[in-house]
Amino acid sequence: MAVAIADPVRRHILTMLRAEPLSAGDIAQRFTISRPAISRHLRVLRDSGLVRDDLVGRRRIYRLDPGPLAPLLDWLTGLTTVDRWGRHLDALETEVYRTRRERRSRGPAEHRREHTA
Amino acid sequence: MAVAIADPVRRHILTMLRAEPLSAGDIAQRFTISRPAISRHLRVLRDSGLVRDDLVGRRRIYRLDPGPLAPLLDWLTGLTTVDRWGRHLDALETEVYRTRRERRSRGPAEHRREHTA
DNA sequence: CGAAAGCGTAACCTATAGGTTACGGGTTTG
DNA sequence: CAAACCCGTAACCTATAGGTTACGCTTTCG
Repeated sequence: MAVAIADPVRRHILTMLRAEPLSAGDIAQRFTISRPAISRHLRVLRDSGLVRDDLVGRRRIYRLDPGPLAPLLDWLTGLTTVDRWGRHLDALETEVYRTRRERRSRGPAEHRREHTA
Repeated sequence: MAVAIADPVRRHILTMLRAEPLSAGDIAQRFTISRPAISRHLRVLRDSGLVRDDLVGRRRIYRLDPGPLAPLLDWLTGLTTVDRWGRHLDALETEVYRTRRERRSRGPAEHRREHTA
């Protein structure tokens, strides 16, 4: 998912589709890169579910589907949300002044959460 | 910016740093890939401004800085926001039934390259 | 019905992202 | 003060992302 957004061309396509549905050709016309390149960008967007397509005659109309963005958006807001209980500062001190031996004694771990005091 | 989030390892690092600041070594310990690999991921995060570092003795403590995420978050919410004026459906019809000649008469656009973020 | 439009796919090329090992420079420790 | 730590960087290798041209299929038009 996130990789689909990583490319500037794809981000631009999504922005365009937010305003109105567009055919593959219409989209390609607005870029300088070749049409097959756009076609493959559209495929990435299709595979990631960010875009749906309807075949109308010999044209293929693309429209935006922002649904799959929800998890990413949640994660981002989670990151942006400030931690109000001051765990950050406490953790900073413990982290800074902890010695190597102390750290080693706990061994490598998955997501350990013990600094929540 | 968006490219910094595209990698799962970096996303995981950011998630870890949301809970508490961590030294480079601590971070590396939680992954199976080599420490230099983590070091370069941290560099990408540093260069994108998502992470700040304080040198404490021979250790380098990393902490999260979600500030640079704001533009991306805005863009994403913009995409997710529903267009209430029904422009979508109207646009769909015009798009579907418009002929090639009509489209051509508008000429190619110079939209390109605004999302270089 | 043959020609042209619209669009996806295949084959190919190049840049780069991400991994590894080897190394060096500042800092702490015994 | 020498040895061990912590951590970044350099050099190198490989997979893949993203671009191009060539091609084929389906649909429309004269």
